[in-house]
Amino acid sequence: MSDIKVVTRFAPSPTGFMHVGGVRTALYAWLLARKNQGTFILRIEDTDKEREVEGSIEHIKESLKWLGLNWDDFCIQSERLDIYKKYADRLLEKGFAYSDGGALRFKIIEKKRTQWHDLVWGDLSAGEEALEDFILIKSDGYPTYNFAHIVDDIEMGVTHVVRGQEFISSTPKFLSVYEALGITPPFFVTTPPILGEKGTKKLSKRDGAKDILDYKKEGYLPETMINYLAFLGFNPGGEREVYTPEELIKVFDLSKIQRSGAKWSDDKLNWMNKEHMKLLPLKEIEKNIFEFLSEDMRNPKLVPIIFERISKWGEVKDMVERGELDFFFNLPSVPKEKLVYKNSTPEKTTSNLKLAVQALQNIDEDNFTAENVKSALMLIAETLPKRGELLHPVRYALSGLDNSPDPFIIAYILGKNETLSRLQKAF
RNA sequence: GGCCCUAUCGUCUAACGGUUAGGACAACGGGUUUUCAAUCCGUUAAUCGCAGUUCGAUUCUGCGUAGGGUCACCA
Repeated sequence: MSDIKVVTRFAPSPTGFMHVGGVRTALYAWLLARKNQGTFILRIEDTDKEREVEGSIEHIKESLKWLGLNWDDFCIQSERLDIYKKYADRLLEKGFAYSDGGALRFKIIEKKRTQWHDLVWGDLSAGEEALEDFILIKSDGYPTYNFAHIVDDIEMGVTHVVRGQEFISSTPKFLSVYEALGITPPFFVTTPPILGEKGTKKLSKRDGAKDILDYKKEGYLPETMINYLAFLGFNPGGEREVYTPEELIKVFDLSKIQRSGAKWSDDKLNWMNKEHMKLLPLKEIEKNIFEFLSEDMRNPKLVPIIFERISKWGEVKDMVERGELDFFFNLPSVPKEKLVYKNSTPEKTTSNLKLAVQALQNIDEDNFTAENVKSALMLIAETLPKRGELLHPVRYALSGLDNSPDPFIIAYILGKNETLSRLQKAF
């Protein structure tokens, strides 16, 4: 493998959006090409004009671009009909094809058992019943997949055919075409299926498989999708699981691709996304979070408390919708009884709040950081039977929420004036 | 149904015939804490079944079972 130039391709038909199964096939082909400094081709297989969906090609390109799966060459099968014709004529001349009701059919000369090797599945074989005369060129003039992909792979010098396991059964047919043409077939790299989260069925569009670009909309990182998808059916060994695309290229190894189907797990995907989010520089994190916030909410001070509560950018929107950030922008309503910590009393609560105000007044506006607020408040809190007798009312007075970030960071975000104002309103 | 293929914790997986069968996600419990989040520590949990080969099988073989793929003028 080291002495040949590796050429791989991703060959989708433009029948709609790309889902994760297609993406992973593309990913493995891309990884293989990049690992070997080879070529990765994007080829649109649009020979079924009935099933074609307008806009699919752009959609596929956009998906691959988002994921960073850059291609070196691009072609569309419907623009290459003369080439298929040329190959068809050759088969016709040699007696390997015949006309049949306006179509051109491949003629199986010898029905025999077929054996071949797959780089993932090892040695495979199929009985002679797998071979039957099949259509090369349809009566509408377009070639079938069975024929067109072989011609293209030959013409483009594809060395490794990476595709899903649904093609294993027809491989004997493909091999007989190669044989008729007198051409050595490429290496076959067959990928395992991805199964739906609930059932055991192969993940399909009908089965609820999502458009890969939906994951973009929800705020997943492309490197997460690459990492997760690569590991759904592949594992380089070792215990590490978080890899950047570049690192993945280094450790990718065909022989370590799984053969059995793997179930999709949103839980693991979310965990992995958070891991990749943590790898990002703060600036980048801020930018992504702000995209889901209205302009008036884009306060950099808010970024840390939001970041630790999300596992994908889209959850920023959820936080906003649940009103979890409201108190930073609007005065919360604070029922007096909610201020009281556990077994404490309203009287103690009020006096503690007054102590807090006194302590915070002594901090300069310029030094009103979460750390300074914390040390000032802790000084008082430590003198009480329970720290909560001070910290809870302060937190509640500032947020008006049962669950919120800690009082120190809230005070810092609100600033000295607003903090003091809210505390004073509470007693 | 015929043909082809697959089979390790609930899930993703590791273990060139010899390991207390490892890791991660999830779940559960605990530490830290004023609540949530984050974080740290820990616990449960698997070799589909039956034979065979072998001193020894997760690993090799056969059968069964379960699951997947495919049997188009779709890809």
